[in-house]
Amino acid sequence: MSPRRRDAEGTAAARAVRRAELLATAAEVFASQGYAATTVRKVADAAGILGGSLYYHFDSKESMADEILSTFLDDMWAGYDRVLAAGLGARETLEALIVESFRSIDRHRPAVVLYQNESKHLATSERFHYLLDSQRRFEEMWTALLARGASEGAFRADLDPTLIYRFIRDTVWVAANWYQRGGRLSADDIAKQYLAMVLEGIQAG
Amino acid sequence: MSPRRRDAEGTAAARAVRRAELLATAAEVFASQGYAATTVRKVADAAGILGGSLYYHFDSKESMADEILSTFLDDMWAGYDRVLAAGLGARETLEALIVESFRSIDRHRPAVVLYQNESKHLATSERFHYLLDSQRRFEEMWTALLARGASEGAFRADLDPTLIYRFIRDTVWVAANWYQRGGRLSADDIAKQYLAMVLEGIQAG
Amino acid sequence: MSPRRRDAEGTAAARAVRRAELLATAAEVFASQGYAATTVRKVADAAGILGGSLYYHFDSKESMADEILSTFLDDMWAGYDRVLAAGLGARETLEALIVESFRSIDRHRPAVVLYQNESKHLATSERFHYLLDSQRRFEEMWTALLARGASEGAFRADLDPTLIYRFIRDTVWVAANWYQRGGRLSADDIAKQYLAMVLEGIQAG
Amino acid sequence: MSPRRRDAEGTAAARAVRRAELLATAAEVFASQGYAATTVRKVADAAGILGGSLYYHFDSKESMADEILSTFLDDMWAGYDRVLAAGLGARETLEALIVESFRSIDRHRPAVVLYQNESKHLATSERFHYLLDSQRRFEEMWTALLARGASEGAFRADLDPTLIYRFIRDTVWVAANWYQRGGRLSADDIAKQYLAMVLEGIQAG
DNA sequence: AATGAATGAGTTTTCATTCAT
DNA sequence: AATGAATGAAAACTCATTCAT
Repeated sequence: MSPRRRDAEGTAAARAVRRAELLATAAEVFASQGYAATTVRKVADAAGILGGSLYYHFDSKESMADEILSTFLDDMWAGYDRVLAAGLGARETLEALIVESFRSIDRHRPAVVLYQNESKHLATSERFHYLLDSQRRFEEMWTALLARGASEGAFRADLDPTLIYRFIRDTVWVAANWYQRGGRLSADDIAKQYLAMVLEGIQAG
Repeated sequence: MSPRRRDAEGTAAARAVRRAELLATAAEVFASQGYAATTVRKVADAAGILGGSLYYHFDSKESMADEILSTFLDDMWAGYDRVLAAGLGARETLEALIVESFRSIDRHRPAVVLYQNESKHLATSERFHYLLDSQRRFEEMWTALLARGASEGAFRADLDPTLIYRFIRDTVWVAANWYQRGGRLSADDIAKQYLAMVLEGIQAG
Repeated sequence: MSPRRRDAEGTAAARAVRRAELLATAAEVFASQGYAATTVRKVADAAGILGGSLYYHFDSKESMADEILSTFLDDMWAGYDRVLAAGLGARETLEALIVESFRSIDRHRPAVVLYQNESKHLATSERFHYLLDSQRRFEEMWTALLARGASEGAFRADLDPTLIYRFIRDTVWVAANWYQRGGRLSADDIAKQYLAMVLEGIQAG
Repeated sequence: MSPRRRDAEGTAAARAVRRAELLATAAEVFASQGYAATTVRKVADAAGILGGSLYYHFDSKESMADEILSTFLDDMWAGYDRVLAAGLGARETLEALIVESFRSIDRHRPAVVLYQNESKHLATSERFHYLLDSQRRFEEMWTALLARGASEGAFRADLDPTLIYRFIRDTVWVAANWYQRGGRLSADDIAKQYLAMVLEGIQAG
């Protein structure tokens, strides 16, 4: 590797690192205060720079949200796709998807909160249409899985499938609002208990 | 009753009716767009009047949110209090509370959404401290009930109680985001199915 | 006419009057300082209101320029079209067009200056494409007229037609930079002298 | 000459060359987009460097405009002064000045455009007062010449002298907006035709 | 009850300029 | 000579709120 090559990579990498830092800060602030209620100045304050300086790195407040959300979704779907490609049974797939979801929350907590709270609102703009696409694909994935599980006899067939879908979806993702990395329970611990509740219920056996 | 008296009551009543209408509109808009992202003008547009005209009825945007939320919470707690006063067993109480919750969603859907999405943010202001009080009381009510149910042998004891609490809380209230009055399933239908999932799980027996 | 009808017309008219006032002020400031160098605040100051208040009447600084320019162009073309419809000879048409042009300058001086100085720049945006259309039509009108005049023997044929076109065009419109309504010479006086220069030259006979 | 000396001269010369290159680029961009609407970044982009890098060569955006304009004016006046020193008759002087003007446009097209469009605005700052001085001297030169020509019987006496002055001034300089070096007509060709129009008019003899 | 014009504080964004490297 | 990250002041624009009518 020539020194010139190394330099170029060095600065490109440094820039990417800085962007990632700033996005992490922005995501944190967006998640805790709400996207609309967060001023660019608050993000900058949290990053220790001035408001205008953010515009050296990003085009707009919106483009920060965009990058935060698309990065999260790409990573989430990569995880889901690995699970789906494994060719497991319905119940094992469900378990793996839920574990994967909690791991996504672990890695992208503020982005998940942002997604939960703002995607309906953001998706009205053309730029964020991929949020709707993701939602649609998500619903298809789950309804197909639940239908397969019901027909295979893995899941109860006496419940409304749409209701089950929403139940699982909400249950999992809302957890991003209170999950804390490094807390008492790890993401995998929580996944395990959620699975127990969802599969077996809370009623004493 | 003198005509003068009747008139006064008539206008006072008419005023109250108009306020309620406007609050219902405002709640709808706040719920669908988010409180911070909703301008007073959007609310007024939805009500068919001009922005400034809302100030004849309300002091401020905040006071609209205040009235929407406190009305909802008062009504919700009235329902809960009736249940708690009935002296039922743990499991029956849980069932009644969940039914009651879905009925609250049925009556106050936009207010519930507003509460879900904005209470953390709003509660930073003195005026909305009652939101925190309500939350605290809510958590106490549920943890007490779950503890009682576990000790009575009604609920499983192998799960983390905090987790169960959050699971139920989130599961129920997030439904306000998709619930539609007059839809395929009534609030009581949904409550019944949610109870089945929460108590028995989705796994085939 | 019902009172209701009169009211509605009254307020709509009042609004139109106010808009026109503000646009006249804005045009004056844009013309004297340049569009890009003019801040919205300067326009507002000149109108005796605050910066933000302009946004009650107009969407943006750009939309003010838009309305100023399109109003001017519509009026200018109405005048030209009347001339063209009269079916005069080439020389009489030229005279009438030049008189009409100076009258346009008289009625819309700041708009003409704005057009002269900023249209090249503004026309890069989709919204101002009509400026290019107008320019194109203007050029076609003049080159057709000059060609007709040359073939009819009214105008010299030994000069480059494009050059003559530009000569006349620039000569006329640049006058907006120094013309003053109510000054020593009226618009028609200036037109007469310009015509003398353009047609006969400044050389002593 | 010592090598050290040669180096110093070499770098000084190289620096001057680079400055000239950058000024030419800046003038081009200022002319095409307008001074106020041109960001330093756009100039830098056009030069293939970053915005901040321009400040190694120039103090400020203003000082670029300053250098562009004063270089042009110095050169223009050197040409005019040569003509005036030649002691020609009024008509020959007019011809020579117009030829000289088109040669100035040929050599400094973007600077001329900048001068035309921005000098009124720039001249409000102390630093650019020389623009006003130049204008004043320009007007004096021309009005004196036109008066001399009228009294000598070279130019018509029935036209308003101020009007003639403005007519010639505008006519010539506005051509910088469309003139292209290396186009169909050379600067001298254009000068010749302009002279024909100005002196003899466009009317068929 | 509601209008319509305005206020004024605050928000997002822009941009000339600086400076350590 | 130039880069790249920042500054800081000012710009365009937004919006809750006021108030005379």
